[in-house]
Amino acid sequence: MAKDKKVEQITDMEQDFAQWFTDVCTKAELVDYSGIKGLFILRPYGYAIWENIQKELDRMFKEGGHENVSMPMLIPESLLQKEKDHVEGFAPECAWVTVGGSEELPERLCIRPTSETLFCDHWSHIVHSWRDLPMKYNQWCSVLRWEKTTRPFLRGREFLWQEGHTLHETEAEAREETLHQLEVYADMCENYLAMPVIRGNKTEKEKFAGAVNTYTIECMMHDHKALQSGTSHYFGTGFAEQFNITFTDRENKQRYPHQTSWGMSTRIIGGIIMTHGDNNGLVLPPRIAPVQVIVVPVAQHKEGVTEKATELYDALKAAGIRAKIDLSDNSLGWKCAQYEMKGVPLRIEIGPRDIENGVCMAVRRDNGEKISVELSELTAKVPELLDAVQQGLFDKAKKNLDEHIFEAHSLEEAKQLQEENGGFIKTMWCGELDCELKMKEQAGMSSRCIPFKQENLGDTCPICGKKAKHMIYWGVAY
RNA sequence: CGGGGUGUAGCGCAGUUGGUAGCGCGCUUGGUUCGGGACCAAGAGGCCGGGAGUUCAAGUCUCCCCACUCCGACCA
Repeated sequence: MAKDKKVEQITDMEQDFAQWFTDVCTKAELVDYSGIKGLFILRPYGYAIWENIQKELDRMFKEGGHENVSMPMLIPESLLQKEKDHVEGFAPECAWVTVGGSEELPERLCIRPTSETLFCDHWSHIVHSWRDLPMKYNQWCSVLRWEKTTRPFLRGREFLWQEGHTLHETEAEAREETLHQLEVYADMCENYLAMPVIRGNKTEKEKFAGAVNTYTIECMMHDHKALQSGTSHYFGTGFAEQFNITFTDRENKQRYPHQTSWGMSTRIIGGIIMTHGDNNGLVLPPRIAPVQVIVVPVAQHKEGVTEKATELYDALKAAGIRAKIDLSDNSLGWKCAQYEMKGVPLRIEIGPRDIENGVCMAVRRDNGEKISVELSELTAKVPELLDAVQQGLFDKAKKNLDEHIFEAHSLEEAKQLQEENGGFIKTMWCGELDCELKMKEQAGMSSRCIPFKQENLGDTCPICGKKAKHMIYWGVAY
């Protein structure tokens, strides 16, 4: 067995990235397959990651004045069809309920792929005055989309997410909300998940069905493919008009409110895996790790070791750290490998020699560094080390992102850069669909976003030669 | 949805010209170990993915489903 390869069950990512990903998902006990294609079981350890993300996001939403609600899971077909673009976008992947008990239903019911139509229908009942606005709702739920190819976290037919839906008096306020929520997602990714993002606008082709604008944060995975990690949409008054949501404004005029929606899903866990994971398994950012510190006694059969280890564990817990102790009779090697595979950010080892010297060993998951820590300083030192791991992960991911953004001035060059390096290729763009399709067809890349941070790389679109409107990022996406 | 691969114990796999199933790891119990995946012994565990056929007899042959997986297409 190679020195740096301690977990033999996991396929090396260099050998087969897709298999490596699946191995991590199952071996780290995040998911199991159910009997139905594309429906995955989130096991306790995987669900705990989601709960931690959920806890932070929920706090951020509430700080922004949003309230949680619960909408029905079924949408009557007639309701779904009210907004033309929306139904065209989602119809191909809807699953339908046609029978209730033993009775054929008079109208088939769609299992929600997203809940815009339900929120709109509800709001059409309760919104009357400008005093009722804004409506700032959020829902934690699962949705169903009949995808053809499925993978754990990255593309499931059912997945957990949150969907925020808001109504506003003015366009300016709705647009501000849209961008604010994008910023919430960016905050989550960068400061909690240690995943640097690129913020931008989706093209007409890539935007949400029924939206005026779709904003996105794009992350780069270890294999240099892109992952859309959160989206926020401005709808204008399109849905409101179709669903007849009106309010009386301050001048006593009937008006349509401006609407937004935004979502982040368990797909982000796939992003965490593919951003930070290595050949020993999962690596979790400390801020969302279900277990931040694992205490491992060394030679625990020896007098006093178990007691001392338990003492450390209790102290860490009392200090508010998510700690766990492993007193099982598995060997030290087994335990080390096990918690590395599960991505626990920090391991504390304590054995007879350590006790004698009044120290313990702290081992960082991100870089393997071993640090001797005075027992008296443990509860002060551990939070510092966790912060260091968090920062270390972000820096590494940022480096990967920065080093895989390339500039191209022709389609051929863009294609070549993608084939050789992967990553994001930035070019100028005329804004036409034809050029976007051509890039997809000839270079295999879709547009990722028109970044907020624009640069001038030239005056013409390298695909058609016409006048350029924006700088755009291209990439291969999950 | 098209093309390829795979489905036999929890996991990884054998299973010959068709004759009612085996190995390794893991699991259980007991003992010896213990500073990076320990060892010995005794056990438990199977509708061979599902269904239909051919046959005296099917894990093995034929057909149809289903699932997983890879490559495309599709995917707010």
